[in-house]
Amino acid sequence: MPELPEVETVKRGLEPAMVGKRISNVDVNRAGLRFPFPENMAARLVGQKVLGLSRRAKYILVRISGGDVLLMHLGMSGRFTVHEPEGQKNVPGQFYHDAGTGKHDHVVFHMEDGTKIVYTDPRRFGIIDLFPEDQMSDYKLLVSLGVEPLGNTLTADYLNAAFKGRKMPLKAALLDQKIIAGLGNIYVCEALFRTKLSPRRQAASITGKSRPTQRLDELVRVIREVLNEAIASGGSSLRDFAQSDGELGYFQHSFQAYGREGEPCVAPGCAGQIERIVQSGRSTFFCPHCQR
DNA sequence: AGTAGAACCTGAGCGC
DNA sequence: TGCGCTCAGGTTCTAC
Repeated sequence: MPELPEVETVKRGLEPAMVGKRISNVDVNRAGLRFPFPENMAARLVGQKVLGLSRRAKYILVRISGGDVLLMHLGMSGRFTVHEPEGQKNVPGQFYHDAGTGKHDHVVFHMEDGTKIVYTDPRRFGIIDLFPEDQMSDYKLLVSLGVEPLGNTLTADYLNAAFKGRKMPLKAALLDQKIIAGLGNIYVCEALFRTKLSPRRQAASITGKSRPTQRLDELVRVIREVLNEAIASGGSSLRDFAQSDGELGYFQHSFQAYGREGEPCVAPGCAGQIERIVQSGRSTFFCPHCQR
């Protein structure tokens, strides 16, 4: 999927198109995505006003009048595009009247001002759900998520406790959404590369007895740094990701390890080469020479 | 307890 | 032009 920086970018792109406006219609073009859509989804949304958008891990949460929350997850290939009526800013190369009619355009939100917000998702691993706001703390998809990597709850002390005694590879521990919620494959690879930590070492190996090790301090700092840099450049844009207005992000040009199998390591003074290995079914890109 | 693998899907890219 | 194979940003479930 789009990872956290992409989701944050999408959220920011959707905000001006949705907040403060009423939903005038919703086209639901199939029965569901990863899960079936909730009963009467369109009926529960039509006529409601969008109060605000937020993000939790890789979920976009839309608070609407009437007390419901619309939850959206982009899966691996989900994308939102915003299409304004003729004469206004629009998606390049696409006519307004065609927006939302594509093969993989599964849900279209029509706002009262004529703006269409189209959810497109070829692989259909995405999620769109609706639940009462007062059930937020029990909601199944959010309840077991770990800390936000950009929030102040991600600290070296927290990771020290979470990783203590864990024999799983560091890569797998960082991808575990129950520990840190929102880190994905790309940014884990990049953070480990920048900290020169091997993705294969045991998670527990960078913990300290009572206080976090210096390497763990550094890792926490770098996780934030990588994510913030990616958000600042509008997220990454691989095959399936576009910003909500169709613009592309630029951070993919900054990957130092991800997708660079066989290329020389860019770490100063390192003569190594980036390798690709598979860990728990996912590709890991790293430099075995300098990442220890 | 931890981990590997499969499952959910489609499309892009490559070698032949 | 096309076939068959591998790969892809995520998450959850089952099986060892």
